[in-house]
Amino acid sequence: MMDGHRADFLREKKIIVVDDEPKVLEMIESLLLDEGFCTVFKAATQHEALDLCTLNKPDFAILDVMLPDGDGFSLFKAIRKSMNFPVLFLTAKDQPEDLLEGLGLGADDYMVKPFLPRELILRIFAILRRSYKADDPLIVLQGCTIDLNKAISCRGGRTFPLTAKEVKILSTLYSSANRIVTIDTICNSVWGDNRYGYENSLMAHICRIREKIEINPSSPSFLITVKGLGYRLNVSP
Amino acid sequence: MMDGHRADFLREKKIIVVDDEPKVLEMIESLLLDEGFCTVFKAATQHEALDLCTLNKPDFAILDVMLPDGDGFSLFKAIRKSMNFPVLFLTAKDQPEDLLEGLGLGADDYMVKPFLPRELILRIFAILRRSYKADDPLIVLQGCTIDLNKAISCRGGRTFPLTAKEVKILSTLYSSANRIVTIDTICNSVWGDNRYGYENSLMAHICRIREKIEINPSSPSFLITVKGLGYRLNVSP
DNA sequence: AACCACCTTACTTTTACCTTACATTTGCTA
DNA sequence: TAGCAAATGTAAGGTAAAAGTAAGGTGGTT
Repeated sequence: MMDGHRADFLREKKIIVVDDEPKVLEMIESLLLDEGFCTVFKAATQHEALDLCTLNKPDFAILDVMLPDGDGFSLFKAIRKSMNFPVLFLTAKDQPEDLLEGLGLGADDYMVKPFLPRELILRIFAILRRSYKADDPLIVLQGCTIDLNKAISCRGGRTFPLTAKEVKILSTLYSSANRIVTIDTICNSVWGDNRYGYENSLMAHICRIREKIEINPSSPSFLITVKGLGYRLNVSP
Repeated sequence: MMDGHRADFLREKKIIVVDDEPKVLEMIESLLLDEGFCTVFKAATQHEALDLCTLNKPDFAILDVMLPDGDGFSLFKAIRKSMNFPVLFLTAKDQPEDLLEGLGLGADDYMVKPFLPRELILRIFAILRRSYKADDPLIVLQGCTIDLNKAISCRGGRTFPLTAKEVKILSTLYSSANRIVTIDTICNSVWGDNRYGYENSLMAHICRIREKIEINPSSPSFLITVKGLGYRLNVSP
Protein backbone atom coordinates (compact mmCIF):
# COMPACT_ATOMS: atom_id res chain seq x y z
CA MET A 1 0.00 0.00 0.00
CA MET A 2 1.24 3.37 -0.96
CA ASP A 3 1.70 6.22 1.42
CA GLY A 4 0.08 4.25 4.23
CA HIS A 5 -2.99 5.59 5.93
CA ARG A 6 -2.06 9.18 5.26
CA ALA A 7 -3.45 9.02 1.73
CA ASP A 8 -6.69 7.33 2.78
CA PHE A 9 -8.83 10.26 1.87
CA LEU A 10 -7.55 10.08 -1.71
CA ARG A 11 -8.88 6.55 -1.94
CA GLU A 12 -12.34 7.91 -1.21
CA LYS A 13 -12.23 9.73 -4.54
CA LYS A 14 -14.61 8.52 -7.21
CA ILE A 15 -12.85 7.35 -10.37
CA ILE A 16 -14.36 6.69 -13.78
CA VAL A 17 -12.59 4.46 -16.32
CA VAL A 18 -13.56 4.67 -19.97
CA ASP A 19 -12.28 2.05 -22.43
CA ASP A 20 -13.93 0.07 -25.21
CA GLU A 21 -12.07 -3.14 -24.37
CA PRO A 22 -13.84 -4.97 -21.51
CA LYS A 23 -10.59 -6.69 -20.56
CA VAL A 24 -8.74 -3.43 -20.05
CA LEU A 25 -11.71 -2.04 -18.14
CA GLU A 26 -11.71 -5.04 -15.80
CA MET A 27 -7.97 -4.93 -15.36
CA ILE A 28 -7.88 -1.27 -14.38
CA GLU A 29 -10.90 -1.64 -12.12
CA SER A 30 -9.38 -4.50 -10.14
CA LEU A 31 -6.09 -2.60 -10.04
CA LEU A 32 -7.87 0.34 -8.47
CA LEU A 33 -9.94 -1.74 -6.08
CA ASP A 34 -6.82 -3.63 -4.99
CA GLU A 35 -5.20 -0.33 -4.25
CA GLY A 36 -8.07 0.54 -1.95
CA PHE A 37 -10.21 2.84 -4.05
CA CYS A 38 -13.84 2.33 -3.10
CA THR A 39 -15.74 3.87 -5.98
CA VAL A 40 -14.92 2.95 -9.58
CA PHE A 41 -17.30 3.57 -12.47
CA LYS A 42 -16.84 1.88 -15.85
CA ALA A 43 -17.97 2.99 -19.27
CA ALA A 44 -17.29 1.61 -22.75
CA THR A 45 -18.65 4.45 -24.85
CA GLN A 46 -18.51 8.20 -24.87
CA HIS A 47 -22.24 8.44 -24.38
CA GLU A 48 -22.23 6.08 -21.42
CA ALA A 49 -19.30 7.94 -19.89
CA LEU A 50 -20.96 11.34 -20.15
CA ASP A 51 -24.11 10.04 -18.50
CA LEU A 52 -22.13 8.49 -15.68
CA CYS A 53 -20.18 11.70 -15.18
CA THR A 54 -23.20 13.96 -14.99
CA LEU A 55 -24.90 11.56 -12.63
CA ASN A 56 -22.04 10.66 -10.29
CA LYS A 57 -19.68 13.62 -10.47
CA PRO A 58 -16.45 11.63 -10.37
CA ASP A 59 -13.23 13.11 -8.98
CA PHE A 60 -10.91 11.63 -11.59
CA ALA A 61 -11.13 10.01 -15.03
CA ILE A 62 -9.02 7.57 -17.01
CA LEU A 63 -9.97 7.95 -20.66
CA ASP A 64 -8.95 5.74 -23.55
CA VAL A 65 -8.42 7.73 -26.71
CA MET A 66 -10.09 5.15 -28.97
CA LEU A 67 -13.81 4.83 -28.37
CA PRO A 68 -16.54 3.35 -30.60
CA ASP A 69 -18.58 6.56 -30.71
CA GLY A 70 -15.92 9.24 -31.12
CA ASP A 71 -12.47 9.67 -29.64
CA GLY A 72 -11.51 10.33 -26.05
CA PHE A 73 -10.52 13.88 -26.88
CA SER A 74 -14.03 14.93 -27.82
CA LEU A 75 -15.30 13.21 -24.69
CA PHE A 76 -12.75 15.22 -22.73
CA LYS A 77 -13.95 18.47 -24.28
CA ALA A 78 -17.55 17.58 -23.54
CA ILE A 79 -16.71 16.84 -19.91
CA ARG A 80 -14.71 20.04 -19.46
CA LYS A 81 -17.69 22.12 -20.54
CA SER A 82 -19.29 21.53 -17.19
CA MET A 83 -16.80 19.66 -15.01
CA ASN A 84 -13.21 20.16 -14.01
CA PHE A 85 -11.90 16.98 -12.45
CA PRO A 86 -8.43 15.76 -13.51
CA VAL A 87 -8.08 13.39 -16.44
CA LEU A 88 -5.46 10.86 -17.50
CA PHE A 89 -5.42 9.74 -21.12
CA LEU A 90 -4.61 6.21 -22.11
CA THR A 91 -3.74 5.13 -25.60
CA ALA A 92 -2.51 2.11 -27.49
CA LYS A 93 -1.15 4.25 -30.25
CA ASP A 94 2.31 5.51 -29.61
CA GLN A 95 1.89 8.52 -31.81
CA PRO A 96 3.50 11.70 -30.57
CA GLU A 97 0.73 13.84 -32.06
CA ASP A 98 -1.81 11.95 -29.98
CA LEU A 99 0.11 12.51 -26.82
CA LEU A 100 0.61 16.18 -27.56
CA GLU A 101 -3.03 16.64 -28.47
CA GLY A 102 -4.16 15.05 -25.23
CA LEU A 103 -1.88 17.09 -23.01
CA GLY A 104 -2.48 20.17 -25.14
CA LEU A 105 -6.19 19.99 -24.47
CA GLY A 106 -5.48 20.31 -20.80
CA ALA A 107 -5.32 16.72 -19.63
CA ASP A 108 -3.31 16.01 -16.51
CA ASP A 109 -1.34 13.02 -17.72
CA TYR A 110 -0.96 10.67 -20.61
CA MET A 111 0.12 7.03 -20.64
CA VAL A 112 0.80 4.64 -23.47
CA LYS A 113 -0.43 1.03 -23.37
CA PRO A 114 0.94 -1.33 -22.36
CA PHE A 115 1.95 0.30 -19.10
CA LEU A 116 3.28 -0.80 -15.75
CA PRO A 117 0.28 -1.18 -13.42
CA ARG A 118 2.31 0.33 -10.62
CA GLU A 119 3.14 3.36 -12.72
CA LEU A 120 -0.53 4.00 -13.41
CA ILE A 121 -1.32 3.84 -9.69
CA LEU A 122 1.55 6.15 -8.81
CA ARG A 123 0.61 8.65 -11.48
CA ILE A 124 -3.00 8.62 -10.29
CA PHE A 125 -1.85 9.37 -6.76
CA ALA A 126 0.43 12.13 -7.98
CA ILE A 127 -2.48 13.81 -9.74
CA LEU A 128 -4.94 13.27 -6.89
CA ARG A 129 -2.44 14.64 -4.37
CA ARG A 130 -2.04 17.86 -6.33
CA SER A 131 -5.70 18.20 -7.17
CA TYR A 132 -7.12 17.44 -3.78
CA LYS A 133 -4.27 18.32 -1.50
CA ALA A 134 -5.65 18.50 1.98
CA ASP A 135 -4.06 21.49 3.53
CA ASP A 136 -6.50 20.91 6.36
CA PRO A 137 -5.59 18.92 9.41
CA LEU A 138 -7.40 15.63 8.99
CA ILE A 139 -8.49 13.24 11.68
CA VAL A 140 -7.63 9.90 10.18
CA LEU A 141 -9.45 6.84 11.46
CA GLN A 142 -9.28 3.38 9.92
CA GLY A 143 -11.87 3.68 7.18
CA CYS A 144 -13.00 7.20 7.95
CA THR A 145 -11.46 10.64 7.68
CA ILE A 146 -12.79 13.74 9.39
CA ASP A 147 -12.05 17.26 8.21
CA LEU A 148 -13.09 19.67 10.91
CA ASN A 149 -12.35 22.75 8.81
CA LYS A 150 -14.62 21.55 6.07
CA ALA A 151 -17.01 20.05 8.61
CA ILE A 152 -17.28 16.75 6.81
CA SER A 153 -16.53 13.10 7.40
CA CYS A 154 -15.77 10.63 4.62
CA ARG A 155 -16.59 6.99 5.05
CA GLY A 156 -17.04 4.25 2.45
CA GLY A 157 -17.13 6.66 -0.46
CA ARG A 158 -19.81 8.77 1.17
CA THR A 159 -19.41 12.26 2.58
CA PHE A 160 -21.38 13.36 5.62
CA PRO A 161 -21.78 16.99 6.62
CA LEU A 162 -21.11 17.80 10.26
CA THR A 163 -23.07 20.42 12.15
CA ALA A 164 -21.57 23.19 14.26
CA LYS A 165 -22.08 21.39 17.58
CA GLU A 166 -20.77 18.14 16.15
CA VAL A 167 -17.60 19.90 15.02
CA LYS A 168 -17.17 21.48 18.45
CA ILE A 169 -17.61 18.16 20.23
CA LEU A 170 -15.25 16.32 17.89
CA SER A 171 -12.62 19.01 18.15
CA THR A 172 -12.82 18.84 21.94
CA LEU A 173 -12.41 15.08 21.84
CA TYR A 174 -9.61 15.34 19.28
CA SER A 175 -7.65 17.79 21.37
CA SER A 176 -7.36 14.97 23.90
CA ALA A 177 -7.18 12.20 21.34
CA ASN A 178 -6.93 8.66 22.73
CA ARG A 179 -7.59 9.98 26.21
CA ILE A 180 -10.81 9.99 28.20
CA VAL A 181 -12.65 13.30 28.16
CA THR A 182 -15.27 13.74 30.85
CA ILE A 183 -18.82 14.71 29.97
CA ASP A 184 -18.37 17.82 32.09
CA THR A 185 -15.30 18.85 30.13
CA ILE A 186 -17.11 18.43 26.83
CA CYS A 187 -20.18 20.33 28.03
CA ASN A 188 -17.98 23.12 29.33
CA SER A 189 -16.18 23.40 26.01
CA VAL A 190 -19.39 23.30 23.95
CA TRP A 191 -21.92 25.21 26.05
CA GLY A 192 -19.62 27.33 28.20
CA ASP A 193 -20.20 28.40 31.74
CA ASN A 194 -23.86 27.48 31.98
CA ARG A 195 -23.28 23.94 30.93
CA TYR A 196 -25.58 21.99 33.24
CA GLY A 197 -28.60 20.18 31.89
CA TYR A 198 -27.07 19.47 28.49
CA GLU A 199 -25.90 15.93 29.27
CA ASN A 200 -28.72 14.35 27.32
CA SER A 201 -28.26 16.77 24.47
CA LEU A 202 -24.61 15.76 24.31
CA MET A 203 -25.68 12.14 24.22
CA ALA A 204 -27.93 12.81 21.25
CA HIS A 205 -25.06 14.56 19.48
CA ILE A 206 -22.69 11.67 20.18
CA CYS A 207 -25.30 9.38 18.68
CA ARG A 208 -25.58 11.53 15.56
CA ILE A 209 -21.80 11.79 15.23
CA ARG A 210 -21.45 8.02 15.37
CA GLU A 211 -23.91 7.69 12.51
CA LYS A 212 -21.51 9.76 10.46
CA ILE A 213 -18.12 8.36 11.43
CA GLU A 214 -18.55 4.79 12.60
CA ILE A 215 -18.72 1.80 10.28
CA ASN A 216 -21.07 0.19 12.78
CA PRO A 217 -22.58 3.00 14.87
CA SER A 218 -24.15 0.72 17.47
CA SER A 219 -20.80 -0.83 18.34
CA PRO A 220 -18.45 2.09 17.92
CA SER A 221 -14.74 1.66 17.43
CA PHE A 222 -13.61 5.29 17.22
CA LEU A 223 -15.85 7.32 19.52
CA ILE A 224 -15.84 5.12 22.59
CA THR A 225 -17.98 5.36 25.71
CA VAL A 226 -16.09 4.87 28.93
CA LYS A 227 -18.92 4.18 31.31
CA GLY A 228 -19.02 6.48 34.31
CA LEU A 229 -16.04 8.51 33.06
CA GLY A 230 -16.72 10.04 29.67
CA TYR A 231 -15.85 9.53 26.03
CA ARG A 232 -12.65 8.81 24.14
CA LEU A 233 -11.80 9.37 20.49
CA ASN A 234 -9.52 6.59 19.27
CA VAL A 235 -7.14 7.90 16.66
CA SER A 236 -4.58 5.65 15.02
CA PRO A 237 -1.08 6.82 16.01
CA MET B 1 1.38 29.72 -27.28
CA MET B 2 -0.56 27.34 -25.16
CA ASP B 3 -3.87 28.11 -23.55
CA GLY B 4 -3.74 31.77 -24.56
CA HIS B 5 -4.02 34.48 -21.95
CA ARG B 6 -5.75 32.22 -19.45
CA ALA B 7 -2.48 30.54 -18.49
CA ASP B 8 -0.42 33.70 -18.39
CA PHE B 9 -0.19 33.72 -14.63
CA LEU B 10 1.38 30.28 -14.77
CA ARG B 11 4.29 31.71 -16.76
CA GLU B 12 5.03 33.97 -13.81
CA LYS B 13 5.95 30.89 -11.78
CA LYS B 14 9.59 30.46 -10.83
CA ILE B 15 11.13 27.25 -12.16
CA ILE B 16 14.38 25.62 -11.14
CA VAL B 17 16.15 23.15 -13.43
CA VAL B 18 18.75 20.81 -12.00
CA ASP B 19 20.98 18.76 -14.32
CA ASP B 20 24.68 18.01 -14.38
CA GLU B 21 24.95 18.35 -18.17
CA PRO B 22 25.29 22.03 -19.12
CA LYS B 23 23.87 21.32 -22.56
CA VAL B 24 20.65 19.89 -21.17
CA LEU B 25 20.42 22.77 -18.72
CA GLU B 26 20.76 25.28 -21.54
CA MET B 27 18.30 23.45 -23.72
CA ILE B 28 15.58 23.31 -21.08
CA GLU B 29 16.17 26.89 -20.06
CA SER B 30 15.74 28.22 -23.57
CA LEU B 31 12.73 25.98 -24.03
CA LEU B 32 11.13 27.51 -20.96
CA LEU B 33 12.08 31.06 -21.88
CA ASP B 34 10.73 30.56 -25.39
CA GLU B 35 7.47 29.39 -23.87
CA GLY B 36 7.24 32.64 -21.96
CA PHE B 37 8.43 31.69 -18.50
CA CYS B 38 10.20 34.64 -16.97
CA THR B 39 12.13 33.15 -14.08
CA VAL B 40 14.34 30.11 -14.60
CA PHE B 41 17.06 29.08 -12.14
CA LYS B 42 19.75 26.59 -13.08
CA ALA B 43 21.79 24.29 -10.87
CA ALA B 44 24.24 21.51 -11.68
CA THR B 45 24.66 19.98 -8.25
CA GLN B 46 22.45 18.98 -5.35
CA HIS B 47 24.15 21.47 -3.09
CA GLU B 48 23.75 24.32 -5.52
CA ALA B 49 20.09 23.39 -6.06
CA LEU B 50 19.27 23.35 -2.35
CA ASP B 51 20.83 26.77 -1.88
CA LEU B 52 18.89 28.20 -4.80
CA CYS B 53 15.65 26.69 -3.50
CA THR B 54 15.97 28.07 0.01
CA LEU B 55 16.90 31.46 -1.37
CA ASN B 56 14.38 31.84 -4.19
CA LYS B 57 11.48 29.60 -3.21
CA PRO B 58 10.73 28.31 -6.70
CA ASP B 59 7.23 27.19 -7.69
CA PHE B 60 8.32 24.18 -9.69
CA ALA B 61 11.40 22.00 -10.16
CA ILE B 62 12.77 19.81 -12.93
CA LEU B 63 15.25 17.42 -11.37
CA ASP B 64 17.65 15.09 -13.14
CA VAL B 65 18.09 11.83 -11.28
CA MET B 66 21.85 11.68 -11.91
CA LEU B 67 23.79 14.35 -10.10
CA PRO B 68 27.49 14.53 -9.23
CA ASP B 69 26.90 14.85 -5.48
CA GLY B 70 24.11 12.35 -4.86
CA ASP B 71 21.01 11.42 -6.81
CA GLY B 72 17.96 13.51 -7.55
CA PHE B 73 15.87 11.46 -5.17
CA SER B 74 17.81 12.50 -2.12
CA LEU B 75 17.67 16.09 -3.34
CA PHE B 76 13.91 15.69 -3.62
CA LYS B 77 13.66 14.41 -0.07
CA ALA B 78 15.79 17.27 1.19
CA ILE B 79 13.58 19.79 -0.58
CA ARG B 80 10.36 18.27 0.70
CA LYS B 81 11.53 18.66 4.26
CA SER B 82 10.84 22.36 4.09
CA MET B 83 9.12 23.07 0.77
CA ASN B 84 6.19 21.63 -1.14
CA PHE B 85 6.34 22.83 -4.73
CA PRO B 86 5.69 20.27 -7.49
CA VAL B 87 8.59 18.32 -9.00
CA LEU B 88 9.16 16.59 -12.33
CA PHE B 89 11.92 14.01 -12.54
CA LEU B 90 14.07 13.60 -15.59
CA THR B 91 16.25 10.62 -16.25
CA ALA B 92 18.39 9.16 -18.99
CA LYS B 93 18.03 5.70 -17.61
CA ASP B 94 14.99 3.89 -18.80
CA GLN B 95 14.79 1.72 -15.72
CA PRO B 96 11.32 0.99 -14.39
CA GLU B 97 12.55 0.93 -10.79
CA ASP B 98 13.85 4.45 -11.21
CA LEU B 99 10.56 5.69 -12.50
CA LEU B 100 8.61 3.94 -9.77
CA GLU B 101 10.95 5.21 -7.10
CA GLY B 102 10.59 8.76 -8.32
CA LEU B 103 6.82 8.73 -8.48
CA GLY B 104 6.64 6.68 -5.30
CA LEU B 105 8.48 9.37 -3.39
CA GLY B 106 5.71 11.77 -4.24
CA ALA B 107 6.99 13.43 -7.39
CA ASP B 108 4.41 14.88 -9.73
CA ASP B 109 5.70 13.54 -13.01
CA TYR B 110 8.56 11.59 -14.52
CA MET B 111 10.04 11.82 -18.00
CA VAL B 112 12.69 9.78 -19.74
CA LYS B 113 15.37 11.42 -21.87
CA PRO B 114 15.34 11.99 -24.74
CA PHE B 115 11.91 13.57 -24.66
CA LEU B 116 9.79 15.70 -26.95
CA PRO B 117 10.35 19.32 -25.93
CA ARG B 118 6.67 20.02 -26.50
CA GLU B 119 5.70 17.17 -24.18
CA LEU B 120 7.84 18.59 -21.39
CA ILE B 121 6.19 21.98 -21.77
CA LEU B 122 2.71 20.49 -21.80
CA ARG B 123 3.39 18.34 -18.78
CA ILE B 124 4.76 21.34 -16.91
CA PHE B 125 1.59 23.26 -17.67
CA ALA B 126 -0.57 20.33 -16.59
CA ILE B 127 1.16 20.25 -13.23
CA LEU B 128 1.20 24.02 -12.75
CA ARG B 129 -2.48 24.27 -13.63
CA ARG B 130 -3.44 21.80 -10.93
CA SER B 131 -1.03 23.11 -8.35
CA TYR B 132 -1.77 26.81 -8.68
CA LYS B 133 -5.31 26.92 -9.96
CA ALA B 134 -6.42 29.08 -7.04
CA ASP B 135 -4.60 32.00 -8.61
CA ASP B 136 -6.77 31.69 -11.67
CA PRO B 137 -9.35 34.45 -11.50
CA LEU B 138 -11.67 32.33 -13.62
CA ILE B 139 -13.85 30.17 -11.43
CA VAL B 140 -15.40 27.26 -13.32
CA LEU B 141 -18.45 25.74 -11.70
CA GLN B 142 -20.72 23.12 -13.19
CA GLY B 143 -22.89 25.25 -15.40
CA CYS B 144 -21.51 28.62 -14.41
CA THR B 145 -18.25 30.47 -14.87
CA ILE B 146 -17.21 33.47 -12.84
CA ASP B 147 -14.54 35.89 -14.01
CA LEU B 148 -13.45 37.97 -11.06
CA ASN B 149 -11.23 40.19 -13.21
CA LYS B 150 -14.07 41.14 -15.50
CA ALA B 151 -16.54 40.99 -12.60
CA ILE B 152 -19.05 38.91 -14.47
CA SER B 153 -20.70 35.54 -14.13
CA CYS B 154 -22.03 33.50 -17.03
CA ARG B 155 -24.85 31.07 -16.55
CA GLY B 156 -27.24 29.53 -19.03
CA GLY B 157 -26.15 31.82 -21.85
CA ARG B 158 -26.73 34.93 -19.77
CA THR B 159 -24.08 37.26 -18.39
CA PHE B 160 -24.53 38.93 -15.01
CA PRO B 161 -22.42 41.85 -13.83
CA LEU B 162 -20.96 41.52 -10.35
CA THR B 163 -20.64 44.48 -8.02
CA ALA B 164 -17.50 45.38 -6.10
CA LYS B 165 -18.66 43.83 -2.84
CA GLU B 166 -19.82 40.70 -4.61
CA VAL B 167 -16.39 40.28 -6.22
CA LYS B 168 -14.66 40.81 -2.88
CA ILE B 169 -16.87 38.24 -1.17
CA LEU B 170 -16.44 35.69 -3.96
CA SER B 171 -12.70 36.14 -4.06
CA THR B 172 -12.51 35.67 -0.31
CA LEU B 173 -14.52 32.49 -0.59
CA TYR B 174 -12.50 31.31 -3.59
CA SER B 175 -9.18 31.80 -1.86
CA SER B 176 -10.38 29.13 0.55
CA ALA B 177 -12.26 27.18 -2.09
CA ASN B 178 -14.14 24.13 -0.84
CA ARG B 179 -13.47 25.10 2.74
CA ILE B 180 -15.71 26.78 5.25
CA VAL B 181 -15.08 30.49 5.62
CA THR B 182 -16.55 32.02 8.75
CA ILE B 183 -18.83 35.03 8.54
CA ASP B 184 -16.32 36.90 10.65
CA THR B 185 -13.53 36.15 8.21
CA ILE B 186 -15.59 37.33 5.25
CA CYS B 187 -16.68 40.51 7.03
CA ASN B 188 -13.10 41.20 8.01
CA SER B 189 -11.92 40.77 4.45
CA VAL B 190 -14.72 42.90 2.97
CA TRP B 191 -15.26 45.66 5.53
CA GLY B 192 -11.92 45.62 7.31
CA ASP B 193 -11.31 46.28 10.96
CA ASN B 194 -14.68 47.74 11.81
CA ARG B 195 -16.56 44.76 10.56
CA TYR B 196 -19.23 44.34 13.19
CA GLY B 197 -22.83 44.93 12.30
CA TYR B 198 -22.44 43.90 8.68
CA GLU B 199 -23.61 40.32 9.13
CA ASN B 200 -27.03 41.04 7.68
CA SER B 201 -25.54 43.04 4.86
CA LEU B 202 -23.33 40.09 4.01
CA MET B 203 -26.42 37.90 4.02
CA ALA B 204 -28.11 40.16 1.50
CA HIS B 205 -25.00 40.05 -0.70
CA ILE B 206 -24.87 36.27 -0.52
CA CYS B 207 -28.49 36.23 -1.60
CA ARG B 208 -27.74 38.50 -4.58
CA ILE B 209 -24.65 36.50 -5.55
CA ARG B 210 -26.71 33.32 -5.59
CA GLU B 211 -29.16 34.94 -7.97
CA LYS B 212 -26.25 35.41 -10.35
CA ILE B 213 -24.36 32.14 -10.03
CA GLU B 214 -26.76 29.44 -8.93
CA ILE B 215 -29.00 27.50 -11.28
CA ASN B 216 -31.51 27.30 -8.47
CA PRO B 217 -30.71 30.12 -6.04
CA SER B 218 -33.05 28.89 -3.32
CA SER B 219 -31.29 25.54 -3.15
CA PRO B 220 -27.70 26.52 -3.86
CA SER B 221 -25.12 24.01 -5.00
CA PHE B 222 -22.02 26.23 -5.24
CA LEU B 223 -22.27 28.83 -2.52
CA ILE B 224 -23.26 26.71 0.43
CA THR B 225 -24.39 27.76 3.88
CA VAL B 226 -22.92 25.76 6.71
CA LYS B 227 -25.23 26.73 9.53
CA GLY B 228 -23.45 28.03 12.57
CA LEU B 229 -20.03 27.88 10.87
CA GLY B 230 -20.01 30.03 7.75
CA TYR B 231 -20.16 29.70 3.97
CA ARG B 232 -18.35 27.46 1.51
CA LEU B 233 -17.75 27.87 -2.22
CA ASN B 234 -17.85 24.47 -3.85
CA VAL B 235 -15.37 24.30 -6.69
CA SER B 236 -14.61 21.03 -8.44
CA PRO B 237 -12.16 19.66 -7.77
C1' DA C 1 -34.71 -9.21 38.75
C1' DA C 2 -33.81 -4.66 39.58
C1' DC C 3 -30.83 -1.03 38.92
C1' DC C 4 -27.93 2.10 36.40
C1' DA C 5 -25.73 4.41 32.69
C1' DC C 6 -26.16 5.09 28.38
C1' DC C 7 -28.46 4.45 23.62
C1' DT C 8 -31.86 5.56 20.34
C1' DT C 9 -35.81 7.47 18.29
C1' DA C 10 -39.37 10.64 17.57
C1' DC C 11 -40.82 14.89 18.54
C1' DT C 12 -40.64 20.02 19.94
C1' DT C 13 -38.30 24.18 20.17
C1' DT C 14 -34.96 27.31 18.82
C1' DT C 15 -31.93 29.70 16.09
C1' DA C 16 -29.45 31.09 12.24
C1' DC C 17 -30.29 32.17 8.05
C1' DC C 18 -33.26 33.48 3.83
C1' DT C 19 -35.84 36.68 1.36
C1' DT C 20 -38.18 40.67 0.20
C1' DA C 21 -39.04 45.37 0.22
C1' DC C 22 -37.41 49.49 1.33
C1' DA C 23 -33.90 53.12 2.90
C1' DT C 24 -29.58 55.08 2.43
C1' DT C 25 -25.22 55.90 0.42
C1' DT C 26 -22.10 56.28 -3.39
C1' DG C 27 -20.42 57.77 -7.54
C1' DC C 28 -21.26 59.26 -12.04
C1' DT C 29 -22.99 62.72 -15.46
C1' DA C 30 -24.71 66.83 -16.89
C1' DT D 1 -23.18 70.64 -7.47
C1' DA D 2 -27.69 68.76 -8.30
C1' DG D 3 -29.86 64.86 -9.96
C1' DC D 4 -29.94 60.19 -10.92
C1' DA D 5 -29.03 55.34 -11.02
C1' DA D 6 -26.64 51.73 -9.15
C1' DA D 7 -24.79 49.74 -5.22
C1' DT D 8 -25.05 48.90 -0.58
C1' DG D 9 -27.22 48.65 3.90
C1' DT D 10 -31.36 47.79 7.01
C1' DA D 11 -35.34 45.73 8.87
C1' DA D 12 -38.81 42.29 9.47
C1' DG D 13 -41.46 38.25 8.68
C1' DG D 14 -40.85 33.54 7.21
C1' DT D 15 -38.51 28.96 7.18
C1' DA D 16 -35.92 24.84 7.49
C1' DA D 17 -32.15 22.71 9.68
C1' DA D 18 -30.06 22.07 13.97
C1' DA D 19 -30.36 21.66 18.80
C1' DG D 20 -32.73 20.16 22.67
C1' DT D 21 -36.09 17.07 25.12
C1' DA D 22 -38.29 13.12 26.64
C1' DA D 23 -39.48 8.51 26.88
C1' DG D 24 -38.89 3.81 25.98
C1' DG D 25 -35.09 0.47 25.07
C1' DT D 26 -30.66 -2.03 25.85
C1' DG D 27 -27.12 -4.37 28.12
C1' DG D 28 -24.16 -5.04 31.67
C1' DT D 29 -23.71 -5.37 36.89
C1' DT D 30 -24.89 -6.51 41.49
